[in-house]
Amino acid sequence: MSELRAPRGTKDLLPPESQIWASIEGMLREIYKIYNYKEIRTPIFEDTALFIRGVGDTTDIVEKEMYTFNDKGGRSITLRPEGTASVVRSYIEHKLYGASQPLKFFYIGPMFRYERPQAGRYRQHHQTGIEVLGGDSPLIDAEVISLGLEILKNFKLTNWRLHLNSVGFPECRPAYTEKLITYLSDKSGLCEDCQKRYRRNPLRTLDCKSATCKEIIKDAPLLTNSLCIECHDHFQKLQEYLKIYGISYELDPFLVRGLDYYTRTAFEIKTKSSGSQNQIFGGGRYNGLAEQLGGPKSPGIGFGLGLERLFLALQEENSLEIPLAPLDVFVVTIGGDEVVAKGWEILYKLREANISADMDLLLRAPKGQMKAAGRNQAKYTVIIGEDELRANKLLLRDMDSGEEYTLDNNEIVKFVEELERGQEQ
RNA sequence: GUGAGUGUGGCGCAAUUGGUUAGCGCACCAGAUUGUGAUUCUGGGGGUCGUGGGUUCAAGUCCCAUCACUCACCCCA
Repeated sequence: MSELRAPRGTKDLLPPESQIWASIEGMLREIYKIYNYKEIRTPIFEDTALFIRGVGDTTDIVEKEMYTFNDKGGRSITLRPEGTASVVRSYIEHKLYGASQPLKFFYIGPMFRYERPQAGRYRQHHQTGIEVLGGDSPLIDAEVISLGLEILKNFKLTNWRLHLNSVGFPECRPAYTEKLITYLSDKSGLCEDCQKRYRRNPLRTLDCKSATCKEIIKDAPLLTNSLCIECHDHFQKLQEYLKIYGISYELDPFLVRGLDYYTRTAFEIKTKSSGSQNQIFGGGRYNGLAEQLGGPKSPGIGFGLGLERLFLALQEENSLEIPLAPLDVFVVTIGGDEVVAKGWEILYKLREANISADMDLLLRAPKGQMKAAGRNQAKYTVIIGEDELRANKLLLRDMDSGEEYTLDNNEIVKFVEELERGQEQ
């Protein structure tokens, strides 16, 4: 084995798997079109400062998971660990807040995090996501969530749960944080991590997985009870809108997301699949982010959906349809240079007529060419030998039935087209 | 960053308590079928057993290190 391999935590995408990915992306684009979301493509790397300021410097992503390096100009560059910060940066940079609001974007692309790989977790993974900027209406929150669920529905994924919470605003959250700190201050037995969180980012103690912390947190005051009237109202309306779409959800007062920019709505979708990385997508509202990045105050909300995890969940539910990529025609030549040249010419004509076609480029013996036709799942082979060449004829073989037809040279394109049409009906 | 497991031809596996030319299936190539595939039969190519060191008369098999993969913790998509 060569010592040169794909870097740890990355993966080559080979056929036929790559075809499945292409079809997944195609389906996503269709859904986005129906919901009137437009694609945004931002750079895969950004100034490191963007993520430190955007994602938050006490988050795990920034503290230990970023791919950061200096470029030759001495700039600190980071491969994007998530999608939102870049989109908001772009929104500010191009002064899109001046356009008709809200703006509805989607993206599909790779993200990078330096972590130990495991099932459903890679150093380069792929996300699709949406961001809606320039609006604070709970109707937007409802659309974002319903669009996410629409994706799962389209892929016929059924085994999941929506967790929903509101984490309030920088205006009403401090009051709650106070209460939480007071509550926790006389509790002992918090895990090591939570001791730190307690000081730096108390909310994060809420979703700690350690059993003892869970036990302590269970009776903690609830954030949802401390929301200001506006946040409370926003949260209620969102739930009403979700109900109209028949979306069922689970209120999860301990759901706080690991990124600092969230305000009000926060949500996660967890699949019930076996692996431990079962959070397939998550997101929330980030009304303070644009301002934090130096732009005007502009509300926004979005989600990120992990494509590798979607893929895993689909595999577990067995609802992955492998798109067949059969070839219409494979050209087989039996003879010398002249026959090969003729086959080469026929191949061109077929392709010009948008018929998918190939031939054996290794100039193998006829038997080898037929084998190659079989491997390529060719529906038909066009066989040309010395006899056909002399008579200006071709032999068309149906690879399923074994039937063969003798055709005039110039009949072939029309004949294949008719056969194709016949099959579709 | 922490812990556990695994590492043999392209893929999936095997090799008795360390014992002599490391096997099998699939795949690949060729022939049977000198103008034709997916079946069948026959034959063939391909492995310094992840890498480096050590123990031993002898190591795929034991020990150490290292790398990679897998799974889990942490966290996230």
